[in-house]
Amino acid sequence: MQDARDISPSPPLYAAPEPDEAVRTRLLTAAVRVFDRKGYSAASVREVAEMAGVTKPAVYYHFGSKEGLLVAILEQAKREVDTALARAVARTGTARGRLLALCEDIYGLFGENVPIARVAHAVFLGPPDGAPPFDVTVFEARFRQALERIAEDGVAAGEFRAIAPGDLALAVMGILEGCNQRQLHPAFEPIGVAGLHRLVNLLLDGAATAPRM
Amino acid sequence: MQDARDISPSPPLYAAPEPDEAVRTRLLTAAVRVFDRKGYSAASVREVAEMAGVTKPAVYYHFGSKEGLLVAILEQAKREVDTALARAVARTGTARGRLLALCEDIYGLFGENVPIARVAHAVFLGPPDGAPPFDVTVFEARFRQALERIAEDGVAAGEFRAIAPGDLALAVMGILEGCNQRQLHPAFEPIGVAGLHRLVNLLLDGAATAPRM
DNA sequence: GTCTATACAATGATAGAC
DNA sequence: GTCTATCATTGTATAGAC
Repeated sequence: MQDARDISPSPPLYAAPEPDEAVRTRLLTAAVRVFDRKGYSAASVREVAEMAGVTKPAVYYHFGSKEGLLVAILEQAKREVDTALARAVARTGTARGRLLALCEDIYGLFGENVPIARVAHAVFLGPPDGAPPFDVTVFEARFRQALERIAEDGVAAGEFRAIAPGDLALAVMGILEGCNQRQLHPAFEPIGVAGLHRLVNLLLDGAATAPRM
Repeated sequence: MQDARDISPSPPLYAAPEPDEAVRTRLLTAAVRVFDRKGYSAASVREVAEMAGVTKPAVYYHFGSKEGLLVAILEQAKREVDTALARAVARTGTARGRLLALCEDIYGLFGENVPIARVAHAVFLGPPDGAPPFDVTVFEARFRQALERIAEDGVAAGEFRAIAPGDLALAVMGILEGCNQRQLHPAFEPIGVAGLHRLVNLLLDGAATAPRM
């Protein structure tokens, strides 16, 4: 914060003077709200502009097109997920603890950014034709890698049975995705962090009394 | 088939003469294809009509509106899920076997109706504003009820530990949902029935070597 | 950088002939 | 029941003033 003084002794001449971020930011938050409520293709640029307090041409000046607005939202979401994953992978402790912490991080990230998460979700599961030039599978791939890594560590340490790490990763992802859908969809009541913990622990400890039947 | 002779001695007078189902059916399958590819709101009635080999007014004659087309699709899907669930609940055997069979049924139903499943999915997770007058939560509610029932039976029979049946139901739903998303999304390769079995068994048997740490 | 004004295509839906 | 023709509306995007 106190680092935000206006310095940098020799700013490169080719660097354009900081454009006014106020309008850009207002447009982005407005776009998230409208895309979330109406859906991307049903949303209109006019409504986004009005909610941001500007007019339509401002949108095209800053983002080029309606699609550019969506891509900007997704890139911002990708940055946040990336930092959360990087922090989670570097964690130490038992495999169970790291698994729980990672799930909790992602769950919390979704919970704190419900509208953005819903928009990203809709694009991810949305129709292939209207899909923006943005690889939505990066979220899944990186999250799965992080989980597999932890699962491998757990197996190597003898904390987990000799299971396939990929299977455990998929199962955890399914459980977390279910919890996330329940905090994203207004018709459900959220499971909460405590519930998420119970479900992941259930997966780790098993439900059956005998290993097989 | 051979029962399709034109009889019924005293047809009620108020029953309208069977309308030609051919156009209705063609319109429905065309609508599923277009809604799936473009998304509901981006799809146009004209494209649906052209693909069905009729013109726009035919759509409005048979379904009243674009939304009526979507509702008809969802109602058809609901009927199929209902019959699959009814058949699954009536099954006998071990709780593990019934759980696996139910998951396999739903997974197979999704796999055999990928376009319809994608459309229903998109509506379910879609924007609240454009939502059709159709309660999409019935799918989730009935499926969860069926799972909880089996979980309770398993606990009562001593086959499962004294876990909360609701927790097991949620965990199974998450895992199945993950598998379904992987067979619905074109960017993934399907897990397959064998993979689904592995994941559910992993949940039942647990991943950890020691019950807690 | 942000506005007013507008071009231009496409949409959902309907009227009325047959 | 299905068509042709059409309406009113809304959409994205742009040109040019300031």
